[in-house]
Amino acid sequence: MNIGDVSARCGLPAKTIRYYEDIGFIKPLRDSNGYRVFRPVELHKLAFLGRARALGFTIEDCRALLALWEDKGRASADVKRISNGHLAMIDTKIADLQEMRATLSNLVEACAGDDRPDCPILKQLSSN
Amino acid sequence: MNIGDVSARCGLPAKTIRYYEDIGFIKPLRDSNGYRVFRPVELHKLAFLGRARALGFTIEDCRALLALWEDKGRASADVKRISNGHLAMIDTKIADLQEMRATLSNLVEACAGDDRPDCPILKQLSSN
DNA sequence: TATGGGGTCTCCCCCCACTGGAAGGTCAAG
DNA sequence: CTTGACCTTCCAGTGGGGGGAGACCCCATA
Repeated sequence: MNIGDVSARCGLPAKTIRYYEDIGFIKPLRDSNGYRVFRPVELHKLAFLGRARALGFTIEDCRALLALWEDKGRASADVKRISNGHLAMIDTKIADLQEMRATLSNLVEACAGDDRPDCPILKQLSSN
Repeated sequence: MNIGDVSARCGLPAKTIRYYEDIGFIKPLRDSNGYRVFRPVELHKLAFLGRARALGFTIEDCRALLALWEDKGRASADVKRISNGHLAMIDTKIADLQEMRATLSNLVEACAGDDRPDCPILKQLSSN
């Protein structure tokens, strides 16, 4: 299978697939013309990576998850630990965004949004 | 005022202040020794930028907000439009993160997290 | 006067996770 | 034989700075 087929099947851009090879996630064979040749194992790994990335796992998390996935004697505790760590990161980000949202939302509601220059948003941003 | 004093007062690292000069947010004077000399106007701008960045506005949003802040004849509608746009971005990000969180949370709860290799998280990530 | 410590300068590379584009080789259809 | 789609490598850029090198500069103390 060539990179275009793999891209269509796993939903990752060809650029990303080449990048994943660069950083050691996959090691596709090469045809005599230099083209990458993907076997089912690479396709599965790429699909795995696509799903893990869609859940927001970092590349380094993905590296660890991929290693656990390939290790048939893994402990599920290790997977759960990584996932809980990521869940905590997500919660932190959500909390930060919600705080921003609350502040900004109040300011927006207080702003007339008309032709006049008076603006509580700018006033708050320039408050000493 | 030197960059260290400004940094302490507005809470931005010196590196960030130099970067903000680079991208044209401020134009501090220079002393005969080459040191940047900050006047109150630059201090105010930097504080403004610090607060806007803390609310998650992008650098380009900040550029527009700063221009409106300096324009005494601005319409508050312009400020509100930018802020509403940013609010929409925040809402999108929150929604994305909450969706990730929901999926991942379900998986984590289903995972025993013990010594055994069986793991619903990996199973889901490798599902066809 | 020497010296030591801290502040500041510019410059360049690094981070994450790709993405875009240039320049060129390859393959299959018409 | 040509055309166009596909593939290759390599270089540069994104956003928003951070780290650190090497060189000045300023002030206080001995």
